[in-house]
Amino acid sequence: MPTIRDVAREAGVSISTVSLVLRQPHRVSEHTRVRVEEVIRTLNFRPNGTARDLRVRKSGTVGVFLRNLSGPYYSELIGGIEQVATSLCLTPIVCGRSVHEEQGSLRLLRERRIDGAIVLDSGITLRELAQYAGPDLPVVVLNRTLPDPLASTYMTGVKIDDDGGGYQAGKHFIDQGFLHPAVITGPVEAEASQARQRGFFRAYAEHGIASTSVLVIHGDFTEESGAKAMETILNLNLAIDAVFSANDQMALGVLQVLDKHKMRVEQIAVMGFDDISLARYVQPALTTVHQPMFEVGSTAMELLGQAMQGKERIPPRTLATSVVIRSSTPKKPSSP
Amino acid sequence: MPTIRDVAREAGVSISTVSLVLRQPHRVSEHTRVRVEEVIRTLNFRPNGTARDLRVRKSGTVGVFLRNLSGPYYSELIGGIEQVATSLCLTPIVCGRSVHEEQGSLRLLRERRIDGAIVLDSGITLRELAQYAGPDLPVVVLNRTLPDPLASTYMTGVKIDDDGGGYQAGKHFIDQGFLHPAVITGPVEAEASQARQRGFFRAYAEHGIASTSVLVIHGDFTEESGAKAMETILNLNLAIDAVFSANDQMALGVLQVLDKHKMRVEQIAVMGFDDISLARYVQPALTTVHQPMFEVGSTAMELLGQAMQGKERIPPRTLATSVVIRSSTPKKPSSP
DNA sequence: ATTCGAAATCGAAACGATTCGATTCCTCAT
DNA sequence: ATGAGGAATCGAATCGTTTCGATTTCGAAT
Repeated sequence: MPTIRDVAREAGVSISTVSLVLRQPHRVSEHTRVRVEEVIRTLNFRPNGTARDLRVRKSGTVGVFLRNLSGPYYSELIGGIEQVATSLCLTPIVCGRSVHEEQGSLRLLRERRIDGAIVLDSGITLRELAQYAGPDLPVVVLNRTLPDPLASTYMTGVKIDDDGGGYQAGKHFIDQGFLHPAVITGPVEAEASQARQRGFFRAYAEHGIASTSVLVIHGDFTEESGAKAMETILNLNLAIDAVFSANDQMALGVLQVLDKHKMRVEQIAVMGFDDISLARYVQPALTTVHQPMFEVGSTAMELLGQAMQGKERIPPRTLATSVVIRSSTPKKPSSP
Repeated sequence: MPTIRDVAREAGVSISTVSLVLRQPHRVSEHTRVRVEEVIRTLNFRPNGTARDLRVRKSGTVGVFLRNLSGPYYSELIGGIEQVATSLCLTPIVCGRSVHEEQGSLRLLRERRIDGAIVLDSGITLRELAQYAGPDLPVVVLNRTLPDPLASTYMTGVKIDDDGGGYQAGKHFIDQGFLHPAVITGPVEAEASQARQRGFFRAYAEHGIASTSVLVIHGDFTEESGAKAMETILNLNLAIDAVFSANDQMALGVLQVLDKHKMRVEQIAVMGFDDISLARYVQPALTTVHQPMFEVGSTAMELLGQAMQGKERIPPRTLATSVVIRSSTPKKPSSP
């Protein structure tokens, strides 16, 4: 593979001239420029990006770290990131999380092969991120609450308003006339689902219904766990008229169990959270709380861009959710 | 940000010793090793990956180039790639395609910031790829037919057997008793859908039914185009009993139109191609030809790994598909 | 003590670009 | 012809590692 040196020799000019042709063509005379360009073409020379990165101390690349690439709404998120990144002349690269911590993709972050990072992976501790973040490598954390001391100079966050979303869900239930809900929440350690649940209860509290009278079951965000939770609920034989699930996948499990027991959403309504693409397609279509993932992505990239320009202590952002009403929460005939 | 030089000075050893501590700890005495490690920790020194890449002439990174990250089956593909990559101590990074050709993610490929590439994007010409591929940067192309001269020394491919899949689809239709099919195919320039259609017709030809008697309509792979094609077909008022769509998304459009016209798959059966995750969820669940995307990914990564070890002229692979029978192709009551 | 060999450490040369400041080359006005 | 001044080109330092070969150190064997 030819180097800039080969080009220089072949064209009978110095290395610096070749570099100038590449980066600041106006600074070199027409004559030598075409000559050098010709040699570049015949040798099929392409500058070595790594060498350039080393010299100029940046790569024009930002890393997007996801827990796994298979998440249902990542494509939207990435779309938002890409749109802004393009306008900033930055190339986003997406990394999943490989098992080996040492040899994993975090290497790119640790060894500063990238100029910035957007992290959506609850498996990476904020402490670790804070260690990697710096003036030349700011980090934006997604969907997590940054404790104030850790909202460090070079780190900020974007998240959706989980509590508000839960509140909207509760409101919607109440509007539709469901006064005896049950809740399927996520694992205890998942702060997002806790917040969703909290907001949900707040809506009911405002309506004079205490959270103590509402059944809560923990799932683990999977479809199966949602189904299992629903079976449990049905077995208890309580007089409930609706189920709020802390995410859509569990809600899908709920719908399946309902179907299996020949029950309809007119008896027990179902609502999810996230608005994954499937939600629109299942039968009955799932009412859910929409997460504006595209906007999360674009906002994150905007903040990252600012940080890369040198801005420090950027305050975290919280984005509003909205309820998407479909057919799984039909209005209850008003009681007489 | 401290460099290896700072560490050396602080620890009172030479640069080379620090490097040894990092890369070949056994080569340095216990005493200085702990000393150096201590300094590394207190300074929070992390070696600069870019410098290392430049020196050792590789990055331990392979690029995965996708048309857009939102494709329905990419997560499986990437899963397969990641699994093998991990076992090879390689980090896959996923790149979408940004609009600016020059400043886009292909930069990583062109400027050799990666050690290998897997490309699934029909928008990149084979000619261009062939230009970038080389002994230090082999390329595996997905889902494309490599013309023999271009199946270059450093380039190979993995694809699924589109023709075979089409044939399986045709076979299945015939088995179920559908002797009057219509076909919705992709754009003329999409070789994959052409092959699918060809295989489909081959099955019917073997059964004595000529392709000339079968209606073919072109779509553009989108749901809407599938719906539109189906409307057209219905308007023609032909005596058809099944529709084969060259991909699942168009088939979903077909199902919607069927539903809209209060028609059932018992009247006109529907079959897709790809087995996107939605296929299982729609009502009625879509019979389709399954693409083993995980296997495509793992195979691609295996071939890439071999190429990176120096193996040349690796023959392309073709992977078999299989029919997933769901409810959109119910068996026809046998005619008397 | 001396010597030998292995172990530990070090110096310096890469890797392939960019860029600053210096030098050379022109052109034109005097 | 000469000098000034700008344009074009060049040399050399630098980015932060790795690694080869050379040198030093050290303990054990003589």
